[in-house]
Formats: sequence, structure tokens, C-alpha cells
Amino acid sequence: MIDLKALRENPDLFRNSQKVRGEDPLLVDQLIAADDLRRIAITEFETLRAAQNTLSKSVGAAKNEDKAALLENAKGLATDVKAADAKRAQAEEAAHKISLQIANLIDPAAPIGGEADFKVIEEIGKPRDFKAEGFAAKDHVELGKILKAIDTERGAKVSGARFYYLTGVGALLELALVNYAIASAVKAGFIPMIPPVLVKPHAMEGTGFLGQAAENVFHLAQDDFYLVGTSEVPLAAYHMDEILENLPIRYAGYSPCFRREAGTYGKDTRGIIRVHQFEKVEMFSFCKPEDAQAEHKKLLQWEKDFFDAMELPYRVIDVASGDLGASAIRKFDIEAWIPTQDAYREVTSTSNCTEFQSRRLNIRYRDENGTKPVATLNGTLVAIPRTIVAILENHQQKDGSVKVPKALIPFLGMDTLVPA
RNA sequence: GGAGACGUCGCAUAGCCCGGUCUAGUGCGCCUCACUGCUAAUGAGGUUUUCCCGAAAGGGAAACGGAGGUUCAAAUCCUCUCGUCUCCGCCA
Repeated sequence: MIDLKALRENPDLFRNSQKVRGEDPLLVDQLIAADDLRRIAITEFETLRAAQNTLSKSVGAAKNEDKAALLENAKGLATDVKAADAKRAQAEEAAHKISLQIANLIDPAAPIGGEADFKVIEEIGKPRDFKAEGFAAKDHVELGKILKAIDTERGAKVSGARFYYLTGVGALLELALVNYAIASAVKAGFIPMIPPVLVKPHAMEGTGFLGQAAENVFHLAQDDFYLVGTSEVPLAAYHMDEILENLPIRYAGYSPCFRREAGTYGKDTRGIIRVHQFEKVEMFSFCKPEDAQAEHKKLLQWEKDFFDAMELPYRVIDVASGDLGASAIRKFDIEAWIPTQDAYREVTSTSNCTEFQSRRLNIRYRDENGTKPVATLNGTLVAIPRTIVAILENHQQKDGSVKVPKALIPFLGMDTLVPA
């Protein structure tokens, strides 16, 4: 949720933000109008209510003969108060509804444009030249088969398209990646968390996932639970309705993630690049708004550290305004090189959501001037399937074996994955 | 799944039966001041949040798990709902 007062003071900023995001700038004007109505309604109600309170008090004190007259008076007032209150509630609801539709005020530093208009910030590592090495790179599906690490066929048999089994070294690889990620997060001061992945609508709403992202969440209609698409949801909602002390607070959440992947028919149908269920270690920070930008850089650095340790070639991109999602004011993705696709593919993403989520979730901190919403940021440390894809494809050798990155060896207990 | 108890100001509790004097008492904690070689003790005062009007000073409204209802008036009465706990059953 955006800052209503800021919007009132500087509507142009918000109109422009909406525009560069490809969202409707007219919502800003609708909100201003609705907010005016809301404030008028509040004042009307409160005036009446104040009159009623005084009158009501005098009823209790009054003697018999005066009482009847006062009561008569009070009854009329009660009706008016009720009507004014209903009007107030309705006006507040209307304004609130519009305010929920307005995206977070974009960071002017974010590149303007659509999905394709990202800016490459840096490229790290060099893609291998398989031709020069004298063999053709196999893709992760093939390697997964050779190593008996990934079974997509049986995944499909049991659960359908976009499901898979990690088997043998594949399963071990996940555990090693997770353990390495958690260990480095703990070293960096994160509190490791294993959160619930079924959440109530309020938590989902509060993190902004029931807006335009709604079609991508699984919903258990019978019990009105949502399956989270990222532990960002339960981690953000963890401190719902609280006033925090000792910021920043950093959590590293390890959880399964569920995504419907609606509207992606025909995209990434092969392998485990795009799946309905996967595990992920997610970093989540609560900090003071003035520290958010620096915190964002730190999250990105931790992500880079991880991919450096995996010895993978990757690039960092600054995601363009039209592709940010409602909560983020700026977003950096790490894209790892995928040899068989001859392309960089997204493996992590870190977002600065400033106070957007905390306003909805009512998460604050205290300073000299009272309480203020905190800033929230999130970033992927490791999303398992895509990282496995990158490791298998980039570190493969001619015979189909895969070299294990040094950092991972102690966690995996082997330096090479060999064909089974 | 069945039966019951409970949910109040940072924490612990009172108030609810018998509606108004209750945003709400008490204890603890915390803050300020006084007293005091120091500490402790003691005394006085203070100690929630959100919103509206206002340049400010200040004024007003709302909140006793949540949502409705009854009433001139609800922490207090009624309904629903969520959560916690206990017992029974069931499963591990």
C-alpha cells in the first residue's frame, strides 16, 4: 500500500510511477477524490458522535421528568449517527480499495520500459566454449537421466506436467545447496526459518500476491488456505501487527514454493526450469526506510557471493519498470548462463519493497517521532531447480559426469557426480 | 470429531453476573522529578495505538481477539467467527 499522505502532497510523482509501470495513472485521481469524500464523511460522523456522547452522558445523570425528553432527543441522534457511520465506513472502504490498486512508488533509478528493457549491470565469469573443448553440451534433462538425478517422466506420471522427482545425487544436491545456503546466511547474521507454507488470505494479501499475481497462486478452496509461492509471504507476515525493535532483522527462510504457472503454456516445458513446486532459500529483511537502498545492495551481494561460490557464469540485471510487480520499487535479477539455451536465465531476484508491504501488514518501528512503517526487502539465496540446472549444465564433462563446485564439496561429500 | 474454560493497556491481573461514574483499577516493568556519600529504599508524576480538524497550541473520534446485533448508551447483554488451553474420542 502506498503512502496516502505522500500521494496527496505529490500526486504527479505517483501518476508518473503508474505510467512507467504500464499501470493506470487515473487511479491516482480516483484515490484523491475518494479520499476527500472519506475525510468529509469522517468529520461528519465524528461531530455527530461527539454530540451523542455528551447527550448520552446527560441521560444517565438526568432525573425522571427530564429524562423522557432527553431520550427522545437521543433517539433521533442515534439514527443520524448510525447513518453517518455507515456512510463513513462505505467511504473508507471505497478509498481503501483504490489505494490497494496503486503500485509502489517506483525508484527513479530503475530503467524505464517493459520486460525486455532491463539494463545489464555486470557480467561475471565466462561461459564455457564447449565446441573448443570438443564436445556438445548436454542439457540438464539428459544429464539428469545419465546421473539418475532428475526424473521428470515419473513426476509427470504421478503429478502431471511440471512436476519432477529429484533422485539419488539430485536429492543430495538439493540438500547440499540448502545446507550451504543456510550456513552462509547464518554466518552473515540471518536467522534461519522454516515457515508454514499454507497461509490465510490476509497474509497473502498483505504481501501483495493477491493482486495481479493472483492467478499464479494455488488456493485450497475448502479451507481457504493459500499455498505460498515463496517464503517471502510467511516471513513478511511473521511480524504482522507488531512494532519492531533492533532493526535490521534478517531471516533466511527455507520452504517449498508452489506456483500455478498460469499462462505459461508452451514455455519451458522441458526439464525443471519452470515447475509447480520447488524448494528455495529466501532472504528477507526488515529495516528502516532510510537503510533500504543499502540493504538492497547487500542482498544482491549475498546472492552474488552464492553464485560465485557455485563457480557459475552469470549476469546481474536491473529489471525495468514495467516488470517489477506492484510491491517493488526496484529489482535486481541474477541470470545464470545456461549453455544449452545459449542464454542467461533468471535464477535469483531481489526486491526493495520499501514500506509497501509493511503498511498493509501493519509492521512498524519506533523513532523519536512515533511509529513508522518499516521497509521490507527480499532476495533469493538459492532456488533449487534452476540452480541445479545451471550447475549440471555448466560443470558437465565430456563423459556426462559433473564437477562439484569447491564450496559445495564438503556439503555433498563428493567432488564429482558420476553417471550411475 | 465431542464436552468445557479462557482471550482486557509491555507483562500479570481486576472489572463482565446487576450496561452509564471504564480507555479502563491494581501489581510488576519502564521514564521523569524529589529525597539521598553511592546503590538500594521511599515519595510525586508519567507510561497504548490509529484517525480527523488545526500553522500551532489544542480539540475531537475510534479501539477491551475479530465481525455483526440490541440500546439514548456495551469491556459488560445477544449472535457468529478466530485463537489458546483442558478433558474425551481418533490417529501417530
